[in-house]
Amino acid sequence: MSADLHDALLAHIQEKKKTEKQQKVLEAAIRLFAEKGYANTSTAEIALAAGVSEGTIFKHYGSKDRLLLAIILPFFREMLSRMVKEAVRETFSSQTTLEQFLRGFITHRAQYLAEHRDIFRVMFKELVYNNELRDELKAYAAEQLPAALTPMFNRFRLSGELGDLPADTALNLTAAFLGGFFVMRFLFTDRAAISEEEIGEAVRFILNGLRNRGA
Amino acid sequence: MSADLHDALLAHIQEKKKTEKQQKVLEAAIRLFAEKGYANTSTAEIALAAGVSEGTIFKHYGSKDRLLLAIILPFFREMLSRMVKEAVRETFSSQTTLEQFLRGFITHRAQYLAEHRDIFRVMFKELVYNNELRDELKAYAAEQLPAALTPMFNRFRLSGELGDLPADTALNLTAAFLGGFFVMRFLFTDRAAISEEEIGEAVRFILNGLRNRGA
Amino acid sequence: MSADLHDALLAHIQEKKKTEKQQKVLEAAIRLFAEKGYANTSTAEIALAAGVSEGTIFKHYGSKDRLLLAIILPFFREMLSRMVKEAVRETFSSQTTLEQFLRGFITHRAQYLAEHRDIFRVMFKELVYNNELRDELKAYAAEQLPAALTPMFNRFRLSGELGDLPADTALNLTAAFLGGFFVMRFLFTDRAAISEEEIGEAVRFILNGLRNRGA
Amino acid sequence: MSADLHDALLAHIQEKKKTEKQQKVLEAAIRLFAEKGYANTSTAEIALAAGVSEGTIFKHYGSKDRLLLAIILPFFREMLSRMVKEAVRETFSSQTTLEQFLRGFITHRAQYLAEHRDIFRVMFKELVYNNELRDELKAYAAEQLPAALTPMFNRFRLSGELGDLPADTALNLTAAFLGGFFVMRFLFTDRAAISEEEIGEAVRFILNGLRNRGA
DNA sequence: AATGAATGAGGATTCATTCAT
DNA sequence: CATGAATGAATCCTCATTCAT
Repeated sequence: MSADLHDALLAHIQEKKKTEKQQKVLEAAIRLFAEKGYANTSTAEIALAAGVSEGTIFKHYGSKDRLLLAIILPFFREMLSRMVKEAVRETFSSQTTLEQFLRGFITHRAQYLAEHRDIFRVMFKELVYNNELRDELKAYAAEQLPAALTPMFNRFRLSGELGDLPADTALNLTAAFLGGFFVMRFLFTDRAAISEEEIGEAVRFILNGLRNRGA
Repeated sequence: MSADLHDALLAHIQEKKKTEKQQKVLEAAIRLFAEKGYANTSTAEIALAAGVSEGTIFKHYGSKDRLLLAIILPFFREMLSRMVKEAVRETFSSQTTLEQFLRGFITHRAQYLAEHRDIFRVMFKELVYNNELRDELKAYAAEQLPAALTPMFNRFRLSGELGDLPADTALNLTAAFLGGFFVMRFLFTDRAAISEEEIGEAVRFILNGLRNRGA
Repeated sequence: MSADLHDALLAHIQEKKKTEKQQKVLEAAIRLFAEKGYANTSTAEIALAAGVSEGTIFKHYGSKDRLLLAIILPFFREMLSRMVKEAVRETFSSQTTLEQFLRGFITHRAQYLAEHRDIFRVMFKELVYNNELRDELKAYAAEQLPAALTPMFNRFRLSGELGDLPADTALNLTAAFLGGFFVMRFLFTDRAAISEEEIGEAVRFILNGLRNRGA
Repeated sequence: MSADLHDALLAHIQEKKKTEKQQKVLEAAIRLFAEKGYANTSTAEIALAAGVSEGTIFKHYGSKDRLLLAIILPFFREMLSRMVKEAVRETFSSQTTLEQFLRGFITHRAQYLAEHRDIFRVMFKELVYNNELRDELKAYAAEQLPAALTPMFNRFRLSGELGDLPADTALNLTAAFLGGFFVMRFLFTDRAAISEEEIGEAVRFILNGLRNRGA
């Protein structure tokens, strides 16, 4: 899983049109990996579930490993890309409050994860299981996010909405909470969606948590 | 993994004195499972790392499965048991504030997890990967915790420290945060311990998050 | 060996065209099982003798168990089917005497068993060793045979050739003798065929044994 | 199983007083071997069933193989020895008819086998499964029996009770029938005993079968 | 592009046997 | 005598991968 991974991550690539069979393979793999995990799913099972011969899988994806990456990477890149775009937009639109931003941010994440619940499961399971994948994705995120998040945080700091917390402490606390929040809902339980009310609770929890320091 | 698991959970057992080799097996398995995950660790590797023949593993633990349970279950039971005891003590000691309780609670968890970081990793990885184990442990927790937590929450509600949040909403928010907090530190990064300062931040984040509703 | 077995017996099946390698596997397994018994033959040995990888065996037969059944069941079904056909034909062809029938019956069995001596050995060895297989095959035989044998016996009874013995006593005595006769020749010794003279002796032994009761 | 066997057979031996534990081992092994066969029974199972440690089995019997022989050989020798004695007695007591001898012979065999049904099963199963054991026991029998049987058969030939059959043909036919008869009853079905009536049927079947040749 | 037969390395597990206590 | 922990070779089986068709 190693040389591949780094190259594949950087190759903001191809998306060459998939044949119908390739698509079936992808869907079957996502479903099975989500349910039982990568290590407990055999390529034979995937082929069967996809209605395809085992050879076909390897013809298109080369190895089981690269099939996993073909599932996770586009999803991960897309997710990060959207977050970056939102942060950048936020940085330059001075009308919105932190609360509005947070509500939008969580709502969009919730929608995206709800739509791709199985891929999220696959990704998280492997993030937990596979150190190499984790490090690689962490590095990729560390490369993409700060440039977008720092200016945004600065804006909120200046507007006084962040209290006196250092930006990375605030980020860590928020990330810890949101990570737990989404994993609890989409992985440990089987939620189809997250209600506005729940999102409201989460937003208030974070806002209050970050504010009023020392009080 | 199924019939075993339920029985094993309920059998608050034996801890029959282990031989030295058994102990070595356990240690090696914990280390390897923590690093590479249960599914990616072969019994041959464990035997090699433990300086033991493969047969010895099966002589004592019967199967790879039961070896995993022998690692996870005592840890999980002990963790829950300590939490229950703390909650019960808290319920009846009316001097402590919610803040004091939280600080104590997080500190103790942090210590316990730091001491058993590898077992925690093994457990969390398998909790994420193995649906059956997850359901079984969830059920066990659902059976042990509420009786201890509800009275404690009621006390804090009465003392006004909880704000107007329903108890289970408060619990969910706190659990989501603390889950993310500990996983981030002990699984996704390799922290030896958590500083008092960090704990202070976490406590304030939770307290403020739960309080000041609607404000 | 259990759920399989029942289903497999009833499935008067497929005989999907075997590849050459599958056929080799079957032949090697028959030879080795016949010689050393199922339990004393490893799949590695079979693979070696068949000039095939071990994986191939499992690809096609799923388990060592099912390989055994793939050998025994078609043979057993065919044997029974032929016996039933002979008995039915006999019932409606009123020209033949019991002696003629017996001579034909024994001759045909002898030919069939001589042609498939090794499979017969495999089957008998496992019939003796494996209680479950024995019971299943006994039940299958008990289901197939009586409908064909009873009318035939009635015809011989009416023609006075059976003496005054109850049909099932006659059947048991004959079966005990023929069982011993064939096992002695094809299993305990290594006969290539049974001569007409021997068959003549056997026929006379049975006929006289059944007749002249009380005399 | 090879060098052992021949020596052990000839060593009409020891019968050194068994300790209680040895006896337990023997009983457990007989029961388990009879039920599941030698190859499918582990020494661990035997030890468990006998309430003995695995080491004890090997202390006394040296190997699993020799434990099997310790079960089969005394039984086989005793069985043969009794048959020889009966034949010798018969040869010199001129009052008895062939019918009386046969009835006595079958009755005594039936009693002995009924008393030691499990050992008979063990022996027959292994006789069928294990070529080496079979050959060795066949050779032993071929060495013991003829000297006793031939004179007896001569007596019956002279008294005209055997018809005109050659002695070994008569012996083969009788042996085939009796083998089938006992195996059917004590191995393929689970008879506790054989009734006098059944024995009567068998005796008549054999007598008539052997007599009236050419009729 | 697709198939599926074939592979062989590796995996969990079993088991007869040994030996220190 | 008896124990039972320990062994390691052997066993059945799985699986990602290859390749001829």
